[in-house]
Amino acid sequence: MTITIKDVAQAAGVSPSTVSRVISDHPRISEETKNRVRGVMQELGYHPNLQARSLVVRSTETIGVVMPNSASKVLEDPFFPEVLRGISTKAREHQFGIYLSTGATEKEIYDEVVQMVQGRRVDGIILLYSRTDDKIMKYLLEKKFPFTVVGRPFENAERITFVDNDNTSITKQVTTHLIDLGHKEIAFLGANTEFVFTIDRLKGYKQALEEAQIAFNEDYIIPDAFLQDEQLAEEKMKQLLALPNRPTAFVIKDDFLAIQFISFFNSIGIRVPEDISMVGFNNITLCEYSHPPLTSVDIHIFRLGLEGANCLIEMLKNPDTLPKRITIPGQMIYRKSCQEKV
Amino acid sequence: MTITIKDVAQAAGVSPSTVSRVISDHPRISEETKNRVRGVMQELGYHPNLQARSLVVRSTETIGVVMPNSASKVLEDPFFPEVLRGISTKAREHQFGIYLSTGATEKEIYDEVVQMVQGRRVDGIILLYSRTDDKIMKYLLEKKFPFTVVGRPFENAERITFVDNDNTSITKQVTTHLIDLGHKEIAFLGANTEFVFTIDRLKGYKQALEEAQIAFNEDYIIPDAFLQDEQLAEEKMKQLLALPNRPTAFVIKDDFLAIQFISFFNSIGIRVPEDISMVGFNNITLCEYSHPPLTSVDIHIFRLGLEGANCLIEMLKNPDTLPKRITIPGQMIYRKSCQEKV
DNA sequence: TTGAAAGCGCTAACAG
DNA sequence: CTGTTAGCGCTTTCAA
Repeated sequence: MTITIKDVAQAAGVSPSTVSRVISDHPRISEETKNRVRGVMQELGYHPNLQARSLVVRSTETIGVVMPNSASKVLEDPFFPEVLRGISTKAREHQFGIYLSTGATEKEIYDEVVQMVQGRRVDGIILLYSRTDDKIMKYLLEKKFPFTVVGRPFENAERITFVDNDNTSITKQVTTHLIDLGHKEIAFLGANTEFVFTIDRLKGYKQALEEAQIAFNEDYIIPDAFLQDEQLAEEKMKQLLALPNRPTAFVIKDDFLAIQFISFFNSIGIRVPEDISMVGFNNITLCEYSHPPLTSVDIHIFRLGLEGANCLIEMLKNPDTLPKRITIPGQMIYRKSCQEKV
Repeated sequence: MTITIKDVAQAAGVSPSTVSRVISDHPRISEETKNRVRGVMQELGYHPNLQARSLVVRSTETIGVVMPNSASKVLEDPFFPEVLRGISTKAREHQFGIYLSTGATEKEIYDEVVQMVQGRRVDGIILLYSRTDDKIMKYLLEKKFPFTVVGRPFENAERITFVDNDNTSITKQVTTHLIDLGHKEIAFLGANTEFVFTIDRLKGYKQALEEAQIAFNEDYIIPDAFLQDEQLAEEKMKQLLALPNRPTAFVIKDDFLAIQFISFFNSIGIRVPEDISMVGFNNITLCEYSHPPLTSVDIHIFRLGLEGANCLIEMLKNPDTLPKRITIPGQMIYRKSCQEKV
């Protein structure tokens, strides 16, 4: 039925091994045989069975991409497609395929990763997130399976190759910018002790306050959990605004959320930036089109993915590659959502 | 090094085939042996090599997902992550993995699909788009390789299983809504004769005009090509607004674009909906937060993906499944971006 | 420069 | 209920 290397061999009057050598363009096969065999392959419509090949050469030429949670609304944030675009670009360049995790819960994802690894579905893995207590990372480390992470590993960073933004310093910069504009009551929306990037950002936020000798106020820190649901978020926001020293500036986890709040503020008669200054993260296209256009941090998501894939492929091609950290600089993009405190 | 079925067999004092049977929970193996073998597997940390398994059973339990163009900005539109979320959900339910295309050009994608198919990387394919002259679809059809498409195939629809919105009728409804509000000069932004969904929508648009006995005006149809670039888009828009009978209502390819235009209009002093009514497609979360909130069509992207995967898996499990069409109804979500023509 | 043979890790008749 | 045997389609020594 399906045509194999044997059929080609027979039709070309050579042995299967010769055909195999032609496929890999082995130097010690005469041009003549090569041409003949290639002709036959063409004629018969032969295409190698990569499965079988993988089994013997022990490599699949595919990389596994693990998302935090494929089933959640999280994916509405363009972070994911954009980072995937970066990964794709680099993978394609090296003829690697992409195998995607589908798990919804941490347990599911873990099981999937084990399948990818032990089932030899992939040669290496890219983790698209980093949490504080990550079993998957530990498993991969223990198995000595090649992987890179987009984000900063909470533990064992010296043994892991990862690509990350300078989340702490960029958030410090953002916060300082707000402080320089005269703001002292600065809220931080979307704190989450589970994900490392948030921890880093919160640290930068605190550093900026400290340097400016502004007291840290726990009330100004709004956990992510309160912001998932629209109702809850608006409720929480009202509480925040009802505070005696209500914040006049917001540092917000991502642009998506920021844009939602801008709209909410518009609807309840609070003006941005006159009453409240805001800055988001990710610099999505829509920042430019919000009302007012949103000041944001470009974290170069595409490059994050590109470099993540690049490092992994490097490791795959040369197993001796040492762990390293690549830092993609973030960049504030000034638009119209911040102004001096009046 | 890596532990195989043989090692387990030896350690458990049974034959490899018995171990294999235990893995697949074969009914004719005694509970006792099963338990013993399982114990050994646990102990040794055995995990089956799916690669080898695939080779003999001729199935990979993975589905290939083909995107129009992984490298383009297209992906900023949340369509892609959302449809993928639907696919993931169904795939996971049936323990299928996902293999993603990475190609940037049509040729690259074609080659990749051939690799997936002939290289036995996947059991079936989901096409996330449908274009008028699609070589990939033809190839798949010719190879009799299982696939489904999200969208309506331009040709051979009777031989293909696909899941689609009722793009024609929903766009007719949208347009009629605008007509009912008194609009006669209605523009259609984002026409593209390459993609079938746009063709269908344009058809619905025309039907509505015809029924209302409004003459079709070519000037009101703006091809997608003009809208990719921001500069170009705004240029084109100005031309459109400079027309003697300038349009008072817009039907817009997707919400993303619509939100951009709302912002543009705000910036040049055109009011939505007072001066211009707009309706978009996809009903992304941000519709609610645009200014004004955008009337849109919910095309149920998640379900599109879910059903696409469902049909494919069905075909995979039962090869005799006949081709069918599944229609996911679209739904207008009325917000504040349309009003009666004054 | 090429062929023969062994084997990657697993499954599936066919026996027993 | 379980073992033996023969492959799946390919690569890779080892010989020639």
